[in-house]
Order: sequence, then structure tokens, then C-alpha cells
Amino acid sequence: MTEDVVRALGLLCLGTHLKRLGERLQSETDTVIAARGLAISASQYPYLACLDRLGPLTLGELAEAVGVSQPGATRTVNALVGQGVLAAEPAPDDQRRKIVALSAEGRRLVAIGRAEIWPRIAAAVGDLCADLDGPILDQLNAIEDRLRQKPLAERAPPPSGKD
Amino acid sequence: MTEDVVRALGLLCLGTHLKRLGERLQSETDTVIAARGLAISASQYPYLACLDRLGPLTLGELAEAVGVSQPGATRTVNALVGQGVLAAEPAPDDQRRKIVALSAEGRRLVAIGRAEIWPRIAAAVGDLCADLDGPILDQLNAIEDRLRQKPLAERAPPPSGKD
DNA sequence: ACGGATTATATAACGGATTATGTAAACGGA
DNA sequence: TCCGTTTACATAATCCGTTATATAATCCGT
Repeated sequence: MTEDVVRALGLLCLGTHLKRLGERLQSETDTVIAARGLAISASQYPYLACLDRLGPLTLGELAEAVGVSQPGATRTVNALVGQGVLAAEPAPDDQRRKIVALSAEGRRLVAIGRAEIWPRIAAAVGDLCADLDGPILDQLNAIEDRLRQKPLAERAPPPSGKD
Repeated sequence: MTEDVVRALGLLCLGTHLKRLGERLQSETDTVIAARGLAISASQYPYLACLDRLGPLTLGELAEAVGVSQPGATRTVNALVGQGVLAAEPAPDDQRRKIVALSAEGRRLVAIGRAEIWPRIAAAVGDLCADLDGPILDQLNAIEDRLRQKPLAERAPPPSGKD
């Protein structure tokens, strides 16, 4: 079995193709994160990064900034609150709103991420995509082929013992 | 709220970004399909196309050709069998295997797709991606911006009344 | 001041991906 | 021939996205 049908169908299945690669990349990113012993998944990171960048937000603002639906954000925020990574408080001026912020544990995780993990992931993904050009379908194909050849974890620079 | 955090984080959230756009594209493709009154979703189409191209396959072969996990394929195949679109029979030479093929209804849907839908979707997606070049992140951003500006359904050529 | 319209989030339902595991069938070496 | 190993698919569990709806809070025109 050698035919990859989604690839053969080209633009017709672009959505499916994007999703497929996205799932794959998130999964491989999770592998790099888990190797450091952290329990944050690739899909949760944008929430932490967002609150780190923008400070406390309402749930709706967070959903918008991350680019997901409100119920999706509600669920992820609830999970992260349960993990002690985020804190959610009622807004002082509007009882409908909930203000979400990084907890102390969340700030600790962000600090570790900044120092040890996110640069490695960015470098690995950068290596994965290096020098790619041309139509998006070709790039998706190339990235998939490169991943098959060498997983993301092997592309990440080794954790630096120093500095 | 103007900042799109996933976009701002660049390569670090490439997986999330790919998934986001893939979800969006599939959703907009579903809109075009539904306008024709068909009940096949964008994510199901690769299964039909695969069986149309390659003929009857075992469930495992189908999963591999579409690029999904076996349980994922099992579920989608079961749903499509339930819709009468696919037919699944035990293999004659191996009781563990199940052979999946298009049903008569499935072939009818494929014929309609070929004649009326898939060319329109491919054209719409082609229009969406036209002339894009450069790093994949830039292309993702551009596609998202273009979709926001003009949905896929408005990019598809009108259904041809004649030929 | 009142109340219909709007807003913010929670919840329900559904779709769809994965890994892990279970069960049965098939394989192949001793 | 026997049986440990492998294979194919079903099932379970988990995660995560969406739309629709419910509920409560807030807004603002009358």
C-alpha cells in the first residue's frame, strides 16, 4: 500500500491534509514536552502563552485570542484550573464574566517553558520547515516526509546542561 | 481584542495553527457540500474517493491510505455503512479481515461529486490559495485572512445548469 | 422603573482524532 | 501437530474541536 489518497487528491482535501499534519505535529510536540516531565499538552500551551503575554483575560477574550470557540475555551480553562495551572475568578464589575489568569504554578511552567522547552520546539519545527517554499500542498507533503524520516524530538537541540 | 496569539507564536504553535485552519476549511467545505443537499462530510470524502480509486480494500488498508488510525477508520466506515454509502463484507480468505467497498448509493454519490461538487471545491480552494508562496506560516496566515474576507462558498464557481 | 434585547459563560450533543487493550484468527517454528 | 507469536479489527478511554441551547447578568429604550 503506497498510495496516500489525501495527498493524491490535492486541493480537494486540503482541510483534511492540514488537520492530519496538525495532529501529527501536536503529538510529536507533546513527546518533546513530556520528555521534560511536564503535563502541559501542545494544545494547551497557547492558553498559557496568551495569558502570559496579555495578562488576565475574560474567558471570551481568551477564546478569541487563541482562536477557538467559547465552549472549547471553557473546557480547556476548566481543565487547566483543575491542574492548578490557571486561576479563574468572577469579574469585579460583571457577574457574568470570569477572569482567567496564570496561577503561581502556571507562571512556573511558563518560566520552564521559556527556558528549556519552547526554544527547543521552535528550533525543531524550524528545522523541519527549513528552506521550504512553493505551494502549500507541496510544503505539507515535504513536512510529512521529513517527519517520517526524522521525528521532531530528534530535531530539537539537546537540553542545555549549561546556560 | 486584536491579537491572534497562535499566529504571533509562529513556529511554536504550527501544529495548532494547521489544525485550526484545517477545521475551518473542512467546515466551509461542508457548507458547499450541504448546499447541494448531500449528507457526506468533508472528512468522509477521502474514504469514498479512496475506494473509488483503488477498489475494495480491507479496513486496515483503507485506514492507511486515508492516513488515519485503524479505530478512526473503523468508526467512519461503520457510520458510512450505516448511511448505506459503503458496504463491508468479511474477507473470503481471512476471517479477521473486513473488505470495504462503495455501495450502489456510494457510487451514486461519487458520480454526483465528480460531476457537480468536487470540481467546485477544488476550484474554490485553488482560488483561496492562488499565487501564495513563501514560508508555510505566511501561507496559513494569508489563507485565514482570505477566508475571513470571502468564504469558500463564495469562491466556488456557481453550479452549472448546463454541462 | 420596567422589560425586551443583548451579552457571558455553562452545558449538551455531536463529530473526529489518537493510544491502549481485548478478542479472534492466522502464521510458523519446534 | 501444537502453541507461542503476530495480525486484523472492535472496543474503551481520552482529548479536543464545533454548534445549539440554557441560564443569569447586564444594557438601554420606552
